[in-house]
Amino acid sequence: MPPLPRNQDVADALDELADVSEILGEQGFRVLAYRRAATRIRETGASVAELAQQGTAKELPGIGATIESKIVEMTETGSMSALEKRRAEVPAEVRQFLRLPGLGPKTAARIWRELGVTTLEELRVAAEQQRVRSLQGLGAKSEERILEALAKGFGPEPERRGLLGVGLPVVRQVVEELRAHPAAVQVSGAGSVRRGRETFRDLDVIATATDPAALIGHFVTLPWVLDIAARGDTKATVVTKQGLRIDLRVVPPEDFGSLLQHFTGSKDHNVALREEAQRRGLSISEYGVTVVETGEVRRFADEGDLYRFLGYEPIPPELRESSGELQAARNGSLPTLVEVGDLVGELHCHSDWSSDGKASIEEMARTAKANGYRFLALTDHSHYLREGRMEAQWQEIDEVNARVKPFKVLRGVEANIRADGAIDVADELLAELDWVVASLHHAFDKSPTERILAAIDDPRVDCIGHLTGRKLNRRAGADVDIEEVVARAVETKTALEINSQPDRLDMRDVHARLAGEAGVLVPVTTDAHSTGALGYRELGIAQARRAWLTKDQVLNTRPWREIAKLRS
DNA sequence: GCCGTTTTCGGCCCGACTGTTTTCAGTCG
Repeated sequence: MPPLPRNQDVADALDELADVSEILGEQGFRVLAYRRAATRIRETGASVAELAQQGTAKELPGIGATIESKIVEMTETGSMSALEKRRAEVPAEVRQFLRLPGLGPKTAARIWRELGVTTLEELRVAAEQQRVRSLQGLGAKSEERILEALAKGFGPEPERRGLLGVGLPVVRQVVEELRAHPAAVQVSGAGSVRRGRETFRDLDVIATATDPAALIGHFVTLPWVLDIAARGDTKATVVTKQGLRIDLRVVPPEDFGSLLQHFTGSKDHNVALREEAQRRGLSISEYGVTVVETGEVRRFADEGDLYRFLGYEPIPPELRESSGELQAARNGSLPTLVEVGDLVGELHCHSDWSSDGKASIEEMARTAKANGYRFLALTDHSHYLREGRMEAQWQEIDEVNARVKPFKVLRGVEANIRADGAIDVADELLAELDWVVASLHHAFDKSPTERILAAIDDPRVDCIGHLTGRKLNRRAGADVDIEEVVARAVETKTALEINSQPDRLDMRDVHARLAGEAGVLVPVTTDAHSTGALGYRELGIAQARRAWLTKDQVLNTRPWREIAKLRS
């Protein structure tokens, strides 16, 4: 039996099946169903292959008996015959045509079938020889666009997305600048950044104004604007000197709620919302809700009013991913999500005792205290604390504690999980520590699940740090069996953190949700190596909210004496 | 292919933009 396919593998197969089916001109709604199933699978924390084998994958919305059987087939044989069959019909590179901007499945199919073009190189030659324009509906502009895209080259790399930690401050700054303008009435960030998603493609800002043209004029002349990509009466797009795209939409005050809802997304959330409304004879767009029968249009200045009108509790942006939030909002069973202000302590951070640390223990402690925290577990890397240095650090911690009372610095460590699963700190030292984080730092491909389970089983380990070791845009995480790890963590009362580093945010949202539902207490930590990095907690909190976590499910919302009691 | 407080059959979000066209299909978000 082949190894169990990961959710990513299953989703990729379904997406490819959708692509080739579409090029072959199969029924659009079936293609849509494949894509929806792929998205659902990517956003599922549990192993869909396992669910399919148990016959319960079809309980996931968008997955029925047919797709479940395809997943079972892939689990048992390593491939899907429906996909293999179509792969044999569509030349491999024709699928790549879809990645060219403005080129969809219909056009790709015609280029292949009517021109006999089967590779990107042949497509380039055909466009140069002006043969593409011989197709009905395509002209010189189309050829130009194709050549331009091909010349730019698009490698196998998926597009890089910006990090939330980069986008969030930019959106805040833009919103602040626009609010300060006399023409502005209401201004808000929208889009995936408002949903707290870990990465973004572009940044969205919406506004109402007494003089929209004046506000847009101000927007496009902000000092960090490099280029104006589009500029009209109600919207503009600029590119910043950092290379970020920012969209601004300006609407009348009475439509602010509808527009904010529309541009916050997600797309899937909006589609699901509109489908439910449609069944009740309502049509939703960014301009309001139309009662289809009468043609009457309801407009909403307030986003919450829009949700309430449709029969839902207002849904926090972080939950708008079409993963159960509509049903919960209808039943009135939305969770009360954890907030930044609920955090009272730090459980993973570093000082200059680690060579990559920038601040002293006292500086870290004083900054945490100024942020409203009451304790901080100092968890410097174990390999900088060898040969008596750990004992020396404890002495400094004692001295700092005397000066920062009643704030408390705790003796901690971030231990390394060795390739054999052992923790690289001596037993007699571990016994003296208040808080032990264990993390993978190398050999990510060497039995990561087994090593993490070994660390969890070690009674002196309190928390697993950055579970998969992923670095956004740089490396995928280790292939960790999340469900097994979560189950063992529940058994042993071991914590699994959400690491707030902008390029980690590890555990990811759906895994943290799985952990929370299973009963794991999840600390939101910063892994700060400087005083400023303690501010990353807002990123981790966004991730925790996306994982549906409440204050009770986040460990470091509790005072240290309670946490100390829980570790045993 | 999925799904159901109108439906187990007959639907499937909505609007803007683009390039190509004289009314629209395809693509995108």
